[in-house]
Amino acid sequence: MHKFLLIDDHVVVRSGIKLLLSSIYEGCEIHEAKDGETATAFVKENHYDFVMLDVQMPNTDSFLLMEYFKASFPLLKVLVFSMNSESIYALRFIKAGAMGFISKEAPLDEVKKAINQVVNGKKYISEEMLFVLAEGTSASNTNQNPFSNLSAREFEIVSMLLNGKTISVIAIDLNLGISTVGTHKGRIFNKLKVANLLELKELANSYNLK
Amino acid sequence: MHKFLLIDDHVVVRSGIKLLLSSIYEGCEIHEAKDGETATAFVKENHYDFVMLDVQMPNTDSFLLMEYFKASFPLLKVLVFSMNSESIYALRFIKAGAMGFISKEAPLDEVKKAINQVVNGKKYISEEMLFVLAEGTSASNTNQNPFSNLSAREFEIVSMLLNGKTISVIAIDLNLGISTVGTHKGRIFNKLKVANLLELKELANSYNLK
DNA sequence: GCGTTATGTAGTAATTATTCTAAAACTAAG
DNA sequence: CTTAGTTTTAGAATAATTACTACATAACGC
Repeated sequence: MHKFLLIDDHVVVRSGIKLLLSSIYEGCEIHEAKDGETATAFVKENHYDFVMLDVQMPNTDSFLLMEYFKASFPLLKVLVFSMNSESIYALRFIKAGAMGFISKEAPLDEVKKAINQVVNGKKYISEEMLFVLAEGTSASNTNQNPFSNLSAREFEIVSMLLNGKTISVIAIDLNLGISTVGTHKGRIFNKLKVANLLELKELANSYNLK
Repeated sequence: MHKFLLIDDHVVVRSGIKLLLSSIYEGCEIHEAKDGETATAFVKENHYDFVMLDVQMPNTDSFLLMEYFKASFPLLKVLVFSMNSESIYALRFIKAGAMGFISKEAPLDEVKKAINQVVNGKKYISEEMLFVLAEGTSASNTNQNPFSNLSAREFEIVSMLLNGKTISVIAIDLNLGISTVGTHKGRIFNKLKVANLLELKELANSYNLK
């Protein structure tokens, strides 16, 4: 009989997944954890077919939890479940050893597919995800951290942008023309595939960049 | 027989609530809408015991939807459902005519209680909510949260800014002049004493605001 | 080495954002 | 019902940013 663990702080989300799992695996046993602490306690005491892990939980660093799972229970299969389809996170989790990454916005079929794959020991990566991965790993660029593809100047400017400086201020600070800084900024946004400052900030945060 | 409408973009959340509703009201009819457009179409064609509305949805301004409901279907009962327990939203939705406001983090009992109340035509407001309300109306504004000093419009615009929308996009979305939105933005920054978007985002994060 | 691609630099034009001012519209108090 | 304050709305002027182009170097692959 199958045995699963759901880690999510929202009751309704857990109920929803529970319903879904029950419909696929009749009579399966499902445990629920509302935070990392509860989750680790469960994992120590049980053997699960797989664990479904929500990215965003208060009082819990889900990435740390992921790393802990991999370190302590290398065979444990983890399917990561995210509120925001943001693929920024996905890459990190996959690299940290997750078996799959799926967005809560994904259609039901896709969620089912992901669950099936993971239960059968296969990795699951969505179409979009594959696309992003392909772009990221293509050619010489095997770089984990997108920020390391930036040139020195670009990196310098990124830090200043993250500190809230505007391009005109940066231009003065660095003794450059405004349009020069603008060009750099544009190229940075292209390289990092972000559309605005907030996305840049988020990306930076997810890589622990100040 | 009872008839409900769920408005939420996440399949699993809808499934969860559906499960919950079915368990309370056996044989009830439940419709699902993944965005505001679908929702309005449903509401025009059906009479619901109540509508469950998620606060955060892409491509949908749930507050606007709430106001539309109140304007076009004043008798429609709406229970607002939020990912973040932040009560800032709650107040606004209640004022806009929602029958209740509940967090997705709330224990199952509470969710059930809220649903029951609303189905029976009573308002539902949680304990914490009451507390906040009391503070908000008491004497001189002893308000803890700087965001609650914002006007309705300002708040609306803050949310959009936090979602990475630019002034001109917001202007189009809300059918306003660019300078109007600019004025609002300036006043928001003044009220919240922030100098740029990143600071705004940080402040918002520190108050657990989306 | 030689072609190709990445980097650092800007000018100019077009687009966007901000500020200042101020008029309606609305709200609450008296 | 009037008045004072607040909120919502923009026009016009100004300022800042972005997009496009361009060119000189530097680095890289073969």
